[in-house]
Amino acid sequence: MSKIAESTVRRLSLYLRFLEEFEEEGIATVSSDALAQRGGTTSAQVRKDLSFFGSFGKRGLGYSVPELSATLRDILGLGRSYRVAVIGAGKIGSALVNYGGFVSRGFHVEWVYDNDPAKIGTSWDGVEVADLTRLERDLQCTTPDIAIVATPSDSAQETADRLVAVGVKAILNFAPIQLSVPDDVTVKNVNMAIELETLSYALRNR
Amino acid sequence: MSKIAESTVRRLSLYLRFLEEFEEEGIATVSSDALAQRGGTTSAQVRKDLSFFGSFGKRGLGYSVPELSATLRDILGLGRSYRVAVIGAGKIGSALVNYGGFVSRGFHVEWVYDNDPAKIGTSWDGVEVADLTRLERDLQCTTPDIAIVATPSDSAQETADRLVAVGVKAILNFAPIQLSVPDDVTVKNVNMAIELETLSYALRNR
DNA sequence: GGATGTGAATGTCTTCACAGCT
DNA sequence: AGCTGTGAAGACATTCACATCC
Repeated sequence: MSKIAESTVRRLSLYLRFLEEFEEEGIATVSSDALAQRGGTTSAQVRKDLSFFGSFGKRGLGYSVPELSATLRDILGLGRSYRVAVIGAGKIGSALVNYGGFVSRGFHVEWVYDNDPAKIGTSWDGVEVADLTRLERDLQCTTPDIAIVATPSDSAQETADRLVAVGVKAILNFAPIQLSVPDDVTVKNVNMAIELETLSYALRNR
Repeated sequence: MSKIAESTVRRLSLYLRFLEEFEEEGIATVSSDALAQRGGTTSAQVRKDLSFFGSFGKRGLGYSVPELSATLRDILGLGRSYRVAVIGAGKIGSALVNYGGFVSRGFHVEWVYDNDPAKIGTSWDGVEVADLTRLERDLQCTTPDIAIVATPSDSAQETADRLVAVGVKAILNFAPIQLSVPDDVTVKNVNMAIELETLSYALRNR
């Protein structure tokens, strides 16, 4: 399978969200144009995005909503469940975990770490916060599928190193720094500062 | 000035962060190559990004750290202060406001709204939470520069409509839906569900 | 010597437009 | 007739490579 653009994958994720809404509303089929309008793109873009993975529509008709959403879930790897570790028991991680669709998409927080004694031992969204020093001991054997780095910037790289050392292959990084990791580890950055600054840029002449 | 790619603006925002770190460390000049390595890109990319706005370096030497960071702050519109309204007094907005560099970059939360009686009247990061029904009355005259939509998905579009009606021109949207707004209003989406799903996609064959 | 700034070449993504099914 | 699927064209972004200047 040839390499798929990140932008395509992001749009598939959007389409899936819309399809699930259509599903709730009991709509049976949908055209590329309907999906496009909902997602602020074009029908050609929708069809092209899907065409990288196969042909799922019926000409003259459109796409079956339940079929296409199942297909997208499959493509995006949402058919399984993921064991997630959160490093940093603060508001950012908490906001993420409480985000709609986190649990329903198969993401399960099984470990939460912090180095603040005031937080260790407390319950954080139903999981007990463990001392960060326990990380290696806990995760060496049962490695999480995904780790969420929600520590201050200073300790984010060190945290990433420790996660990589125990075998973590996917990191969602909330710290506003660029993590350096081996090639076989995937990092996604959520950098709210950048979003704000692109907004600021958009406003610069008003 | 010709249109600048969003990807370029995002990188400038990254470079600025690095420059500020170099500044703290007392480093006086920096090469495009040093910036590139720090940001996971190439020196040609750095130079090209900057060249859209002017020539700020000295051949054979590199860029003056304080000069270039001042220039980038200027380009990104960070020389002024922004009045921010947050709609939805939950964890997401709170995480954002507590994010490093929010206040120091000139973003000031002056209004916080929610429709939950339990939250109205309480203090949220130093600002009193107001009843959402007051939105029009408060913001009609003194319009915020930026509004942050951190409501549940169901009410996000309605919230956006009300913000647009009082004249808001920039929205940072945390709800996982696509807001529809007039062309002169800028919307940036922070959709954590998408980040998770691109991670899931990256993991699909393991 | 060393690093910038930039046209030209390359690569990637999006849009067009239409043949081909239903 | 209606809508998909897809090569080809076009637009856009990145990388190359080198003249230019400190």
